[in-house]
Amino acid sequence: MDGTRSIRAKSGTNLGGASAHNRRIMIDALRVNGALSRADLARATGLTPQAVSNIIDELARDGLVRSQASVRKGRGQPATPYQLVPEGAFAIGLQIDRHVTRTVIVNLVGDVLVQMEAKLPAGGPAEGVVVVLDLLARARKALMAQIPGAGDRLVGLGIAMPGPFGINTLYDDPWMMTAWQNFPLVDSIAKGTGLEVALQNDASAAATAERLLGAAHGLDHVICIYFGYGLGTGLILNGELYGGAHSNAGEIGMILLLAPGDDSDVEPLEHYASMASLCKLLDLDPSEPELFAMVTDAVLRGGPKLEQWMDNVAERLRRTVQVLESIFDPQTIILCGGAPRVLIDRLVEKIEPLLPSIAERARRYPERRLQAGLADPWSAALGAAAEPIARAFDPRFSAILKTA
Amino acid sequence: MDGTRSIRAKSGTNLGGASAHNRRIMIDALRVNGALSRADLARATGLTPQAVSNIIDELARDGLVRSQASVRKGRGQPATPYQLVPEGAFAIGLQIDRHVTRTVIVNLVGDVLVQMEAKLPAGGPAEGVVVVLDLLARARKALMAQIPGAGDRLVGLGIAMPGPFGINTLYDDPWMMTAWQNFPLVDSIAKGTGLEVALQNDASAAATAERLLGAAHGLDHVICIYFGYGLGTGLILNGELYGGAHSNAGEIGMILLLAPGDDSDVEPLEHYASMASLCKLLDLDPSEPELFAMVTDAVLRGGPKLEQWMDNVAERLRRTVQVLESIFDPQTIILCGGAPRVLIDRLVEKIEPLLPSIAERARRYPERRLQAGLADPWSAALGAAAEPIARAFDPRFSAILKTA
DNA sequence: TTATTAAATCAATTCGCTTGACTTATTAGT
DNA sequence: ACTAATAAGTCAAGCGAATTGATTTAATAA
Repeated sequence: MDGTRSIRAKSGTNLGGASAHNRRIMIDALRVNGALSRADLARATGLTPQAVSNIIDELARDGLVRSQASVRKGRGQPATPYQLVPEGAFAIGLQIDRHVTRTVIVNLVGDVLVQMEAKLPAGGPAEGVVVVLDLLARARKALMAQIPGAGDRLVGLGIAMPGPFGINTLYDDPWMMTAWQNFPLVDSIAKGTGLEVALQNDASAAATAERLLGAAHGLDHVICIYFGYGLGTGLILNGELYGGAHSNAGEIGMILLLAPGDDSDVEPLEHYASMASLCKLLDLDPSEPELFAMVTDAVLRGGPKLEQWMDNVAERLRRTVQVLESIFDPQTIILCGGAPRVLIDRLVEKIEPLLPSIAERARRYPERRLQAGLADPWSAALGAAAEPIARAFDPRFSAILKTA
Repeated sequence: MDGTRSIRAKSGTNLGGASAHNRRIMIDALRVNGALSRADLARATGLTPQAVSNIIDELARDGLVRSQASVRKGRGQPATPYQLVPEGAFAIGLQIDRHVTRTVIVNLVGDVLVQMEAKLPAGGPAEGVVVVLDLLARARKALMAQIPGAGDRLVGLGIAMPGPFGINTLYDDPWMMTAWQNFPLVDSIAKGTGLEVALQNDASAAATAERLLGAAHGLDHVICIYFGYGLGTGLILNGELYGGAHSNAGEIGMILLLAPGDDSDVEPLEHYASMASLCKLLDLDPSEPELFAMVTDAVLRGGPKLEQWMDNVAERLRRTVQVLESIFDPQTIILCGGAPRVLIDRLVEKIEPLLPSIAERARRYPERRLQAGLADPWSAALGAAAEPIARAFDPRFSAILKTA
């Protein structure tokens, strides 16, 4: 686990680390607050105006920020606000789902520029990776056609895939993508694209998306429950995604959470609360291309069988929310997913009223303890694309430390 | 919540921040690895030997590290290892429990130098704070008598108290210390002692203690379940204590976790799993000074009533452990507490075998998923004392940032 | 005895933030 | 209309902590 002599120590830092951090907090401040003058940034970050001026000059030279028209706001010289340049950076997101792969390309502010999908062959990753690389090549070509210089500003590629990683399958579970999880995907894609590649589970990706441009924007303590084919959570703690000791944090799909009336042979939570479970109930083929439309129809149509399923899921999620609130004391919890909008909204409705917890306080910000987040088949891919942006530009402890 | 114009931004940093961080990682490295030469430190931290040399010189000047006899280990100039100076710093810990207050004074390496307790008057905090200040004064005097210069090296005072803080009582619960929780305790103690004072819940304090000198030493992802009068967890994530958005993270005592056979009117977890529950069962007065001895006796004596209680508690904790593992993916989980050693050990025994979870992996470090930690009435006070040491000397993100 | 290896230091340099004085542009007050 | 006040932003010198590269010291291997 450690180096030659197994001395454990944390990394030191230097001028460069401090500088890198300061660049990141500038970008973060502009992302969260929209547009700010140099003086605003100096006050907000605690740096001197001179330091801010230098950093902003450099960011402007790098094409990451640009000035707006100056605004008079009272006495004194008018301020020149700066904003992020959307075309300052681009990133690719790739989602590997059970039956389909999706890719998305976003810019620095999270606008989606390209969106493409392909069916995954049944032959597993060895065949699948060819399809994936072809899809990625086509997506890049589409980006180039739209924005000629964008190729030089690609900061990385994020992959989202169901977790957990590096673990022997716990339950003999046809829903797990063991073959993909054991395939050297990151290396293959890195070699095939020449980009920096990182892998995370789909729930973490969704949380990254919520933070970049969803309901978690600007919040530092948020739990995102990702209701997709499986069930997981993305943990944003202290403004950073938390992965745990082995990048498997948040796998609540596997918890054995009893509901009233359950016996001890209860199945893991995601066998109840997931799109997989719903597909089983509705006797739908999960690889069906029109799945979302069909599920949406089913939810709108309703019916006792579906209502009962939703009640059961809501009951379990209500308890899950109470557990998560008690454990994390977050600012808010977001229910998002690779699931149709109507389903997520109905579930949020049904989960309320929430159980009492420490999250019940007089003045809350945000006001709601539980809210609906992004809900469409593309949200994990979007989050995957948000990850390289966050890695390159978001303030984080690891970015301050010296690089190897 | 924010400043005048509600611009939200993170703090910047500068040379001073980098330097402060580097000092901290040196101390951390020496704490975790025992004694290291400058060359070792340079390799381990990624800093240049020259930088390490300067920092170590400064730490030595400040009386925080000292050199040992040089050691020959093969070719080349022999290395001079450096170690922490135990008398380099001192900190006071204060625990406010339901019926008693305890104080502990530790040095930089966590040795306990002073240990005193006093009964809390029934009159509540207004009267109690007088008792507390008197206790603290006596403890300080005892420290001075032992180590004359220690007064100048007191880095702070930590208070541990049952949480949660800043919340309207959820359950009408005689075990909650609402009066103390609403009392301006930090200010009173700060004014009364002239020290930097910080407050945390007892579970967090216990986790801090485990990290400084217990089973979590040198680990960065650990969950400590604190089995005391109530039940809580201290979360060590990325090497730092995580407090959540409002310092109430880890309050698992309040979760509504069903066990097989429970109906929906289950009570919060700590109504089953806590010393309070055990006292009720054994019909013991929790303010009894000999409580620990009596409980120890009872556990050793055994009996069907107690066994049944322990089985029930173990069943619930087994599920709790599985939830915590799934959510946090920690390196290990520690069951510690303000409870007798035998009880904690018996519970760990009974909780095993653990439920399947993502923590089940081929090569684990540490090997055990669940282990017993510090277990005695002083562990929260000890943790409270460890907090100022950690705050002053442990590497953490916030220590890098510019100070207001 | 000499070459090699490793620890540790010396002296000069570098780089990004800070300091304090200054310029510019606007509004408030008389 | 003029002046004072206020705020944004820049200039240039200074500073501090890590880096760089050469050097010294002390051990073992050949």
